[in-house]
Amino acid sequence: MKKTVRSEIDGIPERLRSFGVRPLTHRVDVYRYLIEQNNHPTADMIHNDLVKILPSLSKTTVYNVLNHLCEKGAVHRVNVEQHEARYDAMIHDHVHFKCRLCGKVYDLDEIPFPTIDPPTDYSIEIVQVIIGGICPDCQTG
Amino acid sequence: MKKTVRSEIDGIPERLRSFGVRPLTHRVDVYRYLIEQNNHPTADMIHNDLVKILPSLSKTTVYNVLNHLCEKGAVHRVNVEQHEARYDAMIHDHVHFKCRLCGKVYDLDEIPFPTIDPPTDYSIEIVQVIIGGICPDCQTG
DNA sequence: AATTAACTTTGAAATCACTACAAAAAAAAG
DNA sequence: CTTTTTTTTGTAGTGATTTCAAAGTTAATT
Repeated sequence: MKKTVRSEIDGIPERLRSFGVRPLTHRVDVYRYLIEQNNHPTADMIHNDLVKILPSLSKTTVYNVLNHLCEKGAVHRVNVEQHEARYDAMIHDHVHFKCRLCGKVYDLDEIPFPTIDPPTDYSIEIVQVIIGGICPDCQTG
Repeated sequence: MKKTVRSEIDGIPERLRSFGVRPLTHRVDVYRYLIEQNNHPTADMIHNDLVKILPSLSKTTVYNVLNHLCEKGAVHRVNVEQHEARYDAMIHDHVHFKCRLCGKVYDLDEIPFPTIDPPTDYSIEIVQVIIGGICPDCQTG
């Protein structure tokens, strides 16, 4: 009986290949983590969690993989704050909400993404919409 | 004849007071710089320019002043990139455009700011809209 | 004006995210 | 299976921002 590893059944390698990314093990691990957690983690959070399962994983590799995934367009970097980059595997246009109290970043998939029409002599590549405020969990009263 | 200093005629101290900011000299200097340049500078750019006129100005003071102005709402921090914070004294809602080639940040005052309606259990404090792309000056052809 | 209290400024040192680099390891090509 | 290319790793470096404590200013009170 043939041994089946997880990456063969969850389709992650194929998704990476569709972005022109060779599905090496650490790339698959980081990408799967981003998709499953859907948490907009920092590079540090990713490393902290994955190193428990992959003790040899270095932080440099996490940065390398994230930079590669961003270059290939498989992952987006979200600039919700000035010090730390956060990463998002949901690459369709959607509004981000950052809670000032708990710090969590939400995908607001349920509301429409605004249409922005800059003057024609500007050419758009990406549009980021980030709301800052208080999330439902942190409301008082 | 009474000596008149610049800050008495340009109304900067009053504008600062209206935000609950005591108009100390360095605060006035940094705030006036932001308003006059309207350039979305980094803390480093501000210090570099102002230290020519105010040789004793330390970089720490620039950071202190910027943090204070942001806390009081007189100035907004714009997160156009993950490494450096940029500062903007134009605090009305407007779209920002960051050119990938020359790095300049433009205020797109001429286009409408989108209306974003998050689910009612989220409370909005600020909305940032940042477009990435190529500016008119950097277009080829 | 003199005294005291509160706030600011300063510069050096520390912090923290991220990058550069070069050697070791792994994967792909021949 | 050998060679070439690509990845991984750890260490050391970089650069923006913060911390800290001493010195300097400003404001509040006699």
